[in-house]
Amino acid sequence: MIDPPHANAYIGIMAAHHHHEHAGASLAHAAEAALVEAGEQWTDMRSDIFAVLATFEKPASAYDIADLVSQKRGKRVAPNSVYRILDLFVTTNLARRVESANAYIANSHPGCLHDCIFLICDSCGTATHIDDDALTMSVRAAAEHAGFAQVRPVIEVRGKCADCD
Amino acid sequence: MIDPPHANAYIGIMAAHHHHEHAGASLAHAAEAALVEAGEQWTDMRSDIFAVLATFEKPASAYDIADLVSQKRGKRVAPNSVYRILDLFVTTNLARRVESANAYIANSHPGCLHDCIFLICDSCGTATHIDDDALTMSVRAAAEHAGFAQVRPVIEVRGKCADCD
DNA sequence: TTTAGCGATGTAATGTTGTAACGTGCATCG
DNA sequence: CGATGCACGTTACAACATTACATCGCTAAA
Repeated sequence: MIDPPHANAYIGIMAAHHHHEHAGASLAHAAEAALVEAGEQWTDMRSDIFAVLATFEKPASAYDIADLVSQKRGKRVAPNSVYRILDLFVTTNLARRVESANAYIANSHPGCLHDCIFLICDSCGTATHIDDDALTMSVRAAAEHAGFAQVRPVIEVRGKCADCD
Repeated sequence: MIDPPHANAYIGIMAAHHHHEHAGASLAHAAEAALVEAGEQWTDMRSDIFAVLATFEKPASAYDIADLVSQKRGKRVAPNSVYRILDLFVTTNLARRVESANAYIANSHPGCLHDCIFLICDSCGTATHIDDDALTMSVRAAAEHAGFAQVRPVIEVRGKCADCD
């Protein structure tokens, strides 16, 4: 669900938006539900890939995932297959691609659609995300004002996290 | 010109801010000035690479540039060398990296330092940029509020441009 | 029951992007 | 002169991503 656009810039409030930040089995279950809801199948392969992806707290590359899933299954899983499924996850909002890291991260609240803002630490690589609909809507608005349509914002911030600072 | 490091966070005085949107020879000249100002040399290689980069209106990959510069010089220039110089350009603000395209684009007003917002058309690949300091400052503020330091925002918007829409 | 279709996955090859390690030439400066 | 520093060359390789085609299993129509 997307909140209506706000008139202008940052007001740093998360509106009246209630997230269940899933984790572990709960997250996997939510992911399954979201995928089925989207008319797609929740297969063993998809389940394994999602499970592996969800264990990472840093954005994971397709190759990282391929390696771990290969271990888990005792059989080589090619990056190719992983990419296919990651693409599916991204389009169904189960995962996000972190452009500045060429990597992916599980969406901790699948089924709930926003633009989100990633903070990626250049030292430790961990990524956190913030949801600030006022801000992302402003970015959308700016792009649309410039004549863009079917807008997909990519908002990431590189820096040093509080722990590494 | 690169501002001296400030003691603390970003103080975005962009306010009454006047851009010369350079192009062609004027842009090359401005780039040279900016690089020299930064204490770096403006060599033939750097000049050629900047010139090639500036002819693109779409973000150019290091390999694209390597090919064209190789032609121009009648001698193979390895991608490696191009990367080195592109990195220099990025750190001195003569060029920007477009993360979502793994490519680079010349800064049309070198010497003038902001965070900028790129709009990249998924159809034709052209990139435009907008400067909206209120917005970028808000993103910075949000990241800093989350405990991040030495913040470098990456704000890009994928979509369909007015021509392709 | 066969078989045609389709979606998911496997396999192999290849293309693209990025980095590491080390060498060479050249200018400056003691 | 020799030492230092910088720009650039060369090679190799690592990391990321896509393409084309094969196979498997399921289901629906003949």
